[in-house]
Amino acid sequence: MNKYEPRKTEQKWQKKWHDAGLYECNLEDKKPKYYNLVMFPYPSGDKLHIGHWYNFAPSDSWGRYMRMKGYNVLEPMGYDSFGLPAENYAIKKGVHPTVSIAENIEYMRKQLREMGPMYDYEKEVVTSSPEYYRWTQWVFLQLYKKGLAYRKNAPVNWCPSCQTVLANEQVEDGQCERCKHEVTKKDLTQWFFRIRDYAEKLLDYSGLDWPAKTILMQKNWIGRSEGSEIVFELCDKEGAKSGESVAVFTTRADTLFGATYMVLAPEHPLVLEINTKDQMENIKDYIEKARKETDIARSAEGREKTGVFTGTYAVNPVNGEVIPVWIADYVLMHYGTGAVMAVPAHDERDFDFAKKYDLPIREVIKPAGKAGAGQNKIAEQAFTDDGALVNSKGFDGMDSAEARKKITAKLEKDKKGKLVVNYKLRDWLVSRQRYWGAPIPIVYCKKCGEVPVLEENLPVLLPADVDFTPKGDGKSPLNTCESFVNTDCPKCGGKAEREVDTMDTFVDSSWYFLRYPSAKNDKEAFDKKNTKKWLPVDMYIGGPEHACMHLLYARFINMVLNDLGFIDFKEPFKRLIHQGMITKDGAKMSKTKGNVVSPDSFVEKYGSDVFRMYLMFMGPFTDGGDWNDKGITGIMRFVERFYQLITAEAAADDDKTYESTKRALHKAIKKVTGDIELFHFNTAIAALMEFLNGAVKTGLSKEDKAEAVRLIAPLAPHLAEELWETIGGKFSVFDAGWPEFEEKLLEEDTIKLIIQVNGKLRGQLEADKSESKEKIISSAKEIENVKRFIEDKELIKEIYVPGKLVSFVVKES
RNA sequence: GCCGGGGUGGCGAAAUUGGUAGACGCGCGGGACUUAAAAUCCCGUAGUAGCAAUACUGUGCGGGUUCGAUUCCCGCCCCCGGCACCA
Repeated sequence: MNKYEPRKTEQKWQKKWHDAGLYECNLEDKKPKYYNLVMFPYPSGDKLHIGHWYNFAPSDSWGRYMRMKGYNVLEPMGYDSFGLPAENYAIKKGVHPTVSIAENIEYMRKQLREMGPMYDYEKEVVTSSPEYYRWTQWVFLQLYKKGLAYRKNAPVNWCPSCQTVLANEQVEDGQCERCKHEVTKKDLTQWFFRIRDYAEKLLDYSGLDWPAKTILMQKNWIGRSEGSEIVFELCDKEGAKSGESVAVFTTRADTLFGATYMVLAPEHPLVLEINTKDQMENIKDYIEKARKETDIARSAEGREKTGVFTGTYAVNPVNGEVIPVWIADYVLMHYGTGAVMAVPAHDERDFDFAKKYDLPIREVIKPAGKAGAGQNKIAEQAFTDDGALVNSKGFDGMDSAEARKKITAKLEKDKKGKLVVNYKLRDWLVSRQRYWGAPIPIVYCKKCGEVPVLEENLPVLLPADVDFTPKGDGKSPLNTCESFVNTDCPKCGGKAEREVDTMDTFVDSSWYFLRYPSAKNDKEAFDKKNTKKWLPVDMYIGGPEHACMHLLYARFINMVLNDLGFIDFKEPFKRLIHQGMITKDGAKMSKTKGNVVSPDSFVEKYGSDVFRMYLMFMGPFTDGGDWNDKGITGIMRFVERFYQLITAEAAADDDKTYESTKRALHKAIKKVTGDIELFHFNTAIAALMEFLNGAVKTGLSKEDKAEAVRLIAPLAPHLAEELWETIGGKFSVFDAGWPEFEEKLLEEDTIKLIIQVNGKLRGQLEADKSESKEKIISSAKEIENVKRFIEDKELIKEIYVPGKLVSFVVKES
């Protein structure tokens, strides 16, 4: 009896697979295509942790299953290698990102090889390589040409002490993570993509097999709301108009008569122009304070409202009433118009504010159907539901929904209002004042202004010899590299300077799935033929944390490229599945917490198959769970026992005692197939264990061994390949097809029924399949234990569910 | 606060449309093999009572619908994830 040697066997097959090029996908193959994709990793110093394996292994099992089902499977892998951690590592340790990233990728490739996935390494992409980011820059230019990339001022997190721009994740509780100095904001001119223009299109999810949860999260993120834009003219206390006006956005035009003041965001462009002299100092102070506040602090829950009066007033367009104009930071510049009409009686935030600054509260909506109710409560609490209008001349008694339309229609006649659709979604800020990213392919010419780099001159190479330590002026480190900055204008040939910001890494990852089938093509970003055949992605697997950012950006870029005619499909990912998160002692694994668990030692000890299967056996793929290695022994035993079963002498399958084993095998084929289809790998493995427990008693026939080996192949690829060879199969088991079950073998002659009395289990009955209802009921009554509970009692009802149960209902005496 | 997902043995978990709760695995207890241990194999394993047959209790808590509820409905508690002053 030979013992299974996982390490040796796995290395043997990894080499054979590689030497034979087994997993190199021939894109031209006639078989139906299947594009199986998993979100690519970031090659940071953490290497691959068990979270990656938890994600990658089932994805690979799925790809292997589809291959065995007869598909030509493309299963590529790549590295999302631009980004902040590599740059920070460089600043700290003095190792150039090019070097550290190359080392990390090399190490991760080794880890991946040991996992034994069927990745096609020939089609790898590395986003920080010029061969890749050349096309990222090309994508930028396509958006630019279409008017979908533009520049505007936007604040960045700014540490006045380090004199540097900070990413959100470098800000902790409003402080710089490095020096703990208070973080403020600084306005910089930055590049944006007009994702808002696609808000409506992005809300269409038809034809997508995505988790409902993800769609819901994206919808909430896009945040479509229908409302009205209403114009208020500004004036002084007596109502004399200044000629200026402010538009507000509201979803509650029905409450317009209840507007008792108006509020502007501190960043509103009119703020410094409209205030009266006596208020100037107060206002400047307040704006200064608001600028220092981070978004996080400004939006903290339960925060006391603050604000200042501008000294200016506005005219309510519906009734001519003169109301004061305030400034407060609870109004956000980037939502709506950056100004609101305040209706304290019917909005909680306005209510809190009005209470604090003693502003009038006027009720204009009453709960429908209860005239007068809530009259005296409005001083205590805002009523925010829809209802019937009061104190609204000309609209009294109307319900809220109708009033919103009628009031807006009236305003529209006077050109003081209109119906608008508003979105929470903001345009995508793609500028980063960082070194380690793809340079934005734009130059600035004194004569011609902003000029895009010519496509034939791509890539704009990221210079290697740059001092990327923080400089102090808030500009990208590239600004210090003269040979990079100084260039010629593509239009007039005169002197020009390059854009020194680099692109957000989400741009890199927003189109990488398009690149894999064309990875070898250096003439086009994605060639027509391969793209037409291989995209969209059939299955995309990755973490739910990407629901609102990466997945939305990828859909947006895909739609833009579709509109531009480069690709002929709207949606990039047909089917999407999220894996659950693996925690350690309940906490998210992270390098800073020091609780990252490496897969390497487990692979060394138990082998990849065991480790992979253990991760899959832990629980449902979409659930994740807390990591512990307690149960891994069980999988190790299972693998060994499975090996022994197949390598043992074959059983004679005409033997009568073998019948139940054959039946169990086909039951297992059915169950495993169904479970894999649903990504229920845990129960698929359980079904295999159950089958094994029975099969060891009789052994397996020669032909059934082949079935069993193929059945386990997607879950334990090395083991299966080894056993396939042992039993004389032709290389490779992954080209041997997927086993099919015979329905006939699963049919049973007898049925097992349970017998209940008043819903409680009292007995069991085995009957012939063709037995009549009457016969079954009468024999059920004869069961001793059933008799005990129905004897001498009034039988009210007999329930018979064919093939399942007999239930007697008796009256308790 | 809002949105989403959960709460089942000592542990990870399982349970088509309401129909034997706890499959499978870990751990634990007992036994076999062994000079011994490891490994392996066999038996047992929700709780309570009982030699047993069996009975009662049991899927976060309290109600309801039903012959029958882990599953459906109402109210509550707790945990996890996402978003958060969105006008």
